Amino acid sequence: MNNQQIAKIFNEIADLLELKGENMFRIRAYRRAAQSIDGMPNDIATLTPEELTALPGIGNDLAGKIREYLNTGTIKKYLELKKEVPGGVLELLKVRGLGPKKAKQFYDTLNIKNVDDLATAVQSGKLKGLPGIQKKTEENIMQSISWMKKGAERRPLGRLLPLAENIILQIKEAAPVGRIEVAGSIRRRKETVGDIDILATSKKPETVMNIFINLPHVTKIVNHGETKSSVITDDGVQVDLRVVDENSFGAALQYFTGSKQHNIRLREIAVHMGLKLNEYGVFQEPGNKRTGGKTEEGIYKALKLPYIPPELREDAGEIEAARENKLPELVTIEDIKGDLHVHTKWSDGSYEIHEMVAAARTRGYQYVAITDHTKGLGVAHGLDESRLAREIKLIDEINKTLKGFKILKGIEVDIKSDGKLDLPDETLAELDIVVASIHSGFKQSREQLTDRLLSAIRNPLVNVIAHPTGRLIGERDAYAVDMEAVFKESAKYDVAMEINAYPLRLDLNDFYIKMAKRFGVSFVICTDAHIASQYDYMSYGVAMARRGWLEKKNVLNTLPLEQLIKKLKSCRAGKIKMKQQLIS
DNA sequence: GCCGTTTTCGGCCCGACTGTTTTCAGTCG
Repeated sequence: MNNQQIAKIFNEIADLLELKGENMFRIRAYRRAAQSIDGMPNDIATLTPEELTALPGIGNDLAGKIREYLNTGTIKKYLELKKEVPGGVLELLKVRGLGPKKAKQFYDTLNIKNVDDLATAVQSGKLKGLPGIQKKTEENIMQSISWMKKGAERRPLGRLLPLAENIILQIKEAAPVGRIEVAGSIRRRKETVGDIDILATSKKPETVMNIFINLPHVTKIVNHGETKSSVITDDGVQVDLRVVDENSFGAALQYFTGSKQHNIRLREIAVHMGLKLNEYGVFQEPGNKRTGGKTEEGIYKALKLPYIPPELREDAGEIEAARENKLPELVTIEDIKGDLHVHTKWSDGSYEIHEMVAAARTRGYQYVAITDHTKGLGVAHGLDESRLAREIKLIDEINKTLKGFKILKGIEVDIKSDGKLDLPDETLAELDIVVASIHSGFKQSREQLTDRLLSAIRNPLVNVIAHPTGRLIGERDAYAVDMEAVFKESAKYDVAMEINAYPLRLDLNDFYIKMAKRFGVSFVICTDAHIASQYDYMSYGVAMARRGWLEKKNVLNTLPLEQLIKKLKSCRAGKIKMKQQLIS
């Protein structure tokens, strides 16, 4: 898709313009356009010229540059800028504490072209004597370079959310705080997180700050002010704590949750209404009379907007939707009636069926689908026809003993490298639900991988495609697949796409969820649990669904048992009918 | 470079903290 490439170029143009010291509003225009394009669920190449300039932040000039890219594969202005500034200089902007002004200064006066040059320059004392540079700045630069080399990359939400909750607990126990909550991208439930933002109320902010910077596991204090401090933990995660007055908590939570772009839009709206919005509240100009700030809802109300849930706050159309009262009613964890992708000891899970069932019942579920692997996955001790028959028999027996709960007989059938399924249709027909997925041949061509998924989707017995893109956050990229083709076919054949809630997968992610939703695809949210406690990953899957603007009606496992079974059956019947029509 | 229920020109979000400065620029979120 072209969107990401164009967004990347626009962001780089913005960086280059910053280094040149150009007008900051022009720079912001490029960044805003980049974000607008990056968040779009459909290919920008499909838009008409009118639709293009209707996008927020895209005017005639940038629309022209987009068309130029689509026609020629590049943008002349971008190439010219790149000629003026060596590539490594952009890298300097990634050093924390180093912005465009200093980077430009170093390049202009010392010909520093990359991070290695910079380190050498500091070590050989070349920075001394430059205006505004003293010992402390040199130390900070060296420190930042070493953090950078260690790789302070974004980490999975599933790692940092528990860490954030733990830190909050520690602060609560030791410091005089009232309310305390996680904010930032964790509260927006982004799939990866850069740092941890925490907001608290207190009458003694200095005391709270002192306790915070002295918590165990703090290895470096980045900032230490009266109401705001930042530290780095021993595993390299930055944690920011901000303390505000009780009356400003809502405004501060809104501000601190972001996204930055969402907040900028809100402040623009405020300005147009003759108001001022900051982290302390909404103020009426002139006179600076406070008209809100205690609650987040109050902030949005003051701007004449309905409350916008944190997961939507990306300036990706939510503000426009809010103004037209068209915000989706997002699916919640309480809507989930069961898990449809669960493993047991019969393949690579660690628990017996009855144990997984008991754990599902404590979560208030009405059903769970046992979906062990098939024989193709030798490492997972996958099931062949005879072992599957025995598992089915056992499930039937257990089901007879259950009241108000049902185990669905399922399978996670392997889509083999030639696109065939790992078990014959007559075996799959014995099951209530068939989940199909790819576990091998990731390096095949885009055409081959796409064809494999398409042929699985067309199989009359397949209900769900699990972890459709195969990505593992920080470990493995999504495999090369034409996802548009996959979604179109899924919508046509009524096959659900899984939102796999396993923290390293979160696959589909929010971007693909929005795209699939546009094609009319239905979804299931499943944990892929291999042990009972992993049922709790469901909240991450629901978070992705919410970020993808999904409502209850888009998600099949929000249906009560009877309706779900009916739906699974009608999906198969529909496909069989389609196949017969094709033959005749 | 974008944009308009004040505007087709003249605006464009707001504040904390740091390091260098005697009052502020740079950076960050």
